Amino acid sequence: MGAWRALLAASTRLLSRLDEELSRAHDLALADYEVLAQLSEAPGEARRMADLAEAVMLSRSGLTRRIDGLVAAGLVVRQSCPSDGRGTLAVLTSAGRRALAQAAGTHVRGVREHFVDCLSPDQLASVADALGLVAERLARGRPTDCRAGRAHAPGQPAQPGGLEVEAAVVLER
Amino acid sequence: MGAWRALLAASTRLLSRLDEELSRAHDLALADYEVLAQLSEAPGEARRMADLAEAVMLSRSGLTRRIDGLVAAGLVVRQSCPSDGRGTLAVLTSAGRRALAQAAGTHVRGVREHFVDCLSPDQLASVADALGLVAERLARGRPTDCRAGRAHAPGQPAQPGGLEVEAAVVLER
DNA sequence: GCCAACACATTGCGTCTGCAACTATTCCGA
DNA sequence: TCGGAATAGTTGCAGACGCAATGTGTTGGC
Repeated sequence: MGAWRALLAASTRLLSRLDEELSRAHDLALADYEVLAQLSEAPGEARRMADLAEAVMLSRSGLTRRIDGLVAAGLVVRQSCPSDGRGTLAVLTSAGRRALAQAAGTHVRGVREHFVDCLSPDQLASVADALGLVAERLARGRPTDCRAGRAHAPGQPAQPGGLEVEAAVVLER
Repeated sequence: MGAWRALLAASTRLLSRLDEELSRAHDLALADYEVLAQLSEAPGEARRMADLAEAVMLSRSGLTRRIDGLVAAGLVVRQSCPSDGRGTLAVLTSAGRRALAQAAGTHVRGVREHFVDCLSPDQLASVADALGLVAERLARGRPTDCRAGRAHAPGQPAQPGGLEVEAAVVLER
């Protein structure tokens, strides 16, 4: 349970810090950066909207609006998909490539400073392995309708540690 | 850099999954749960707004509105702070305690299922250590005005791996 | 070939969040 | 003791996001 709290705290704070640094230095949101980075790694620097949404972990509507912004900024263009008339491709422009190249320095430096440099190489590898596993399992596991929610016996009135840790103890095998 | 992506993916997916399960089973947002859990662990089941905001990683205005919701739901009451007329205490009600007790089962089970059970005890401990360190460093490090952003030399036109990884290589010592 | 089921992307709407501005209260130096 | 600076919490406003509904295009059974 402590590990979960550490994960929550580290990711939340890291996210807001990196976003702040990137926004301040290059007027580019971290989410925009992620989109540009995904495009730059794709063959032809182009990806289908749905693929891209999955890759950057946004809903389709969320990606639509984010691409709107990048198109307005001239960093991306939309292009209808040749092989499927329903599809739309998001394609990196040369301005987008330049913007990413500039921002990448700040971003990579931030990740190194606030994350990588705090850890030993062993720790880093272990974290990458472990969280990669967790992420993959969650990506596969489809939204089960999992509507559980059994209540548990009353227990002590309150106070001795908080109800969450109490519940954790109860569930402890 | 892979570790950072794994962290991002794992935290994002874990967050949305746990929130969905909790909302579905108990009609309670994960953020609300975090607030209730913090209160239940506090002496007197009460905390100052600013403290609580820091603990649950929300802005003060964000917490104000979230407490508004919890007060409307009868799970929390506001109480003016006896020792400081400016302050406000958020205090758990008995209904809040009950709601937390019910939700805790679902939440703890979800954390175990989607996170803890994917990992060996060693991995879990290592992740907790490492991310605890990262989170603590970020919590201390005040918002440095860190307005860096040096551009780097052009390099190859594009394509060979994406611009982000290219930048990572450039910064590699 | 044709129509129904399906898939892709977008838009309307509601919710959540943070920043900046504001009010109320406390603290501290003259 | 008094007045300005700092702090606590709330509110106006704008931006980001997801869900559900919509329009458009595709595919498979007949």
